[in-house]
Amino acid sequence: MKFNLFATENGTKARAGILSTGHGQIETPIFMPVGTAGSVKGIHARDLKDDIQAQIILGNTYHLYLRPGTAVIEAAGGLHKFNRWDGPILTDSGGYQVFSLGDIRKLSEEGARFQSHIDGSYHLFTPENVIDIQRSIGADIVMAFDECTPGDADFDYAKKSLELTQRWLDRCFEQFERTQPKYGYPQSLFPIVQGNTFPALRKQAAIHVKTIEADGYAIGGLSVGEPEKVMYEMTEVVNAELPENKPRYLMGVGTPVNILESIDRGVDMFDCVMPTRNGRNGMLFTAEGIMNIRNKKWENDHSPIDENGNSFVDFYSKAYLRHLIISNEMLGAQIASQHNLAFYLWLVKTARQKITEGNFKSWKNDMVQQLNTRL
RNA sequence: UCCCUAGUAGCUCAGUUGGUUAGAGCGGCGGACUGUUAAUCCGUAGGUCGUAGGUUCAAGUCCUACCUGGGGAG
Repeated sequence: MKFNLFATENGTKARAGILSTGHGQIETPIFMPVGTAGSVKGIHARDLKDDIQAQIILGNTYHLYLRPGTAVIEAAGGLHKFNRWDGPILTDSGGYQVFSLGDIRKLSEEGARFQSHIDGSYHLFTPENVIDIQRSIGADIVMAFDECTPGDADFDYAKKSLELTQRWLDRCFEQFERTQPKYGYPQSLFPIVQGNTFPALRKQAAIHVKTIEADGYAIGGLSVGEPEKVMYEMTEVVNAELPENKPRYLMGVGTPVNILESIDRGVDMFDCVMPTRNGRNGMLFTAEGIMNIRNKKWENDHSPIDENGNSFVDFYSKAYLRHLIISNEMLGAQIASQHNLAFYLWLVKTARQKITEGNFKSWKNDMVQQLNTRL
């Protein structure tokens, strides 16, 4: 996997580049729509590509392993064949699920024992079998198995957890080296930097992941309850250590403002459920600000959802979308998700342009003001 | 005309042998959501308990009359 940086800008760490995968190129900075169970909820692959202009989407090891299971995905010929998305795919390892499953999992040196949220059955994830599962799913980028600690963890816990994540990373990489891709195109393994909210741990973690020659590096364990300011600080600490010539992926982030601020700090890749989940729940992101389409003020507003939007769904009216969302019509969730994703992709596309032109910083400062507006 | 039955929040209904400031679901209004256990979750505003009397320390609850809906008899 090749990563070519072609633009940086003075006064900011923002950079623009191109990442090449077995399923095509990805322009960075990029936002990656989340498709947990193999689908970006409510969105056709065709619309992802042609309308939203997504360049890479996510899948999830935990969810796909539980259902439909690796046997089905292998029989399909991998996830790309299964869900008919022929662009790049990244799979998360399930570390975050083990974290969010809370009381139905138990960690040990070996791995994470957990109960399925679907049927309560018991399973064990180890660094080794998580790599194996991701070989079967066939994502272009696969993630290391880590422990994601809560935002309020204390130093001792964060340190012990980080050390476990580091040992797991080494095991992931060994397993990755021992095995081969199954579908004729290469896969890349991204390590994940943990260390919670402690700069010393973050720095040490970043130095540790560099011992592994990877095609990209991820920052995990952020946007899990800590203040945004802390998230930015941790990003700065980690990016100061990570190699310049490899893509950096800030996992799970975030709001449009979070993304711009993190691009400013040298992050290249993002993913977040926010555009889809919040969209289903009636929140729309636009360049003019945030809108809760359920609010009564939109009841009789028959103007387009977003005058400047670039998805075909933006021609539907606010009043109609409000009606659909309030009526729990599935089309409402689809329109809101599609609008939000198109907006997120527009946002990072414009960021790339601005970086290339050398005026990202001033554009970002203006945008951040606008994006925080409640419409 | 008589008998039975029901009337409690915008809607559909709970409400114990009478016992604190009458509740729920849905709907309304508002909020949350960050590597998806989420078409989810949280908050909030709405009621002279059909009307008028009576019994009682105390009535949505018991008694009487009337009003309205439903059913039955003639």
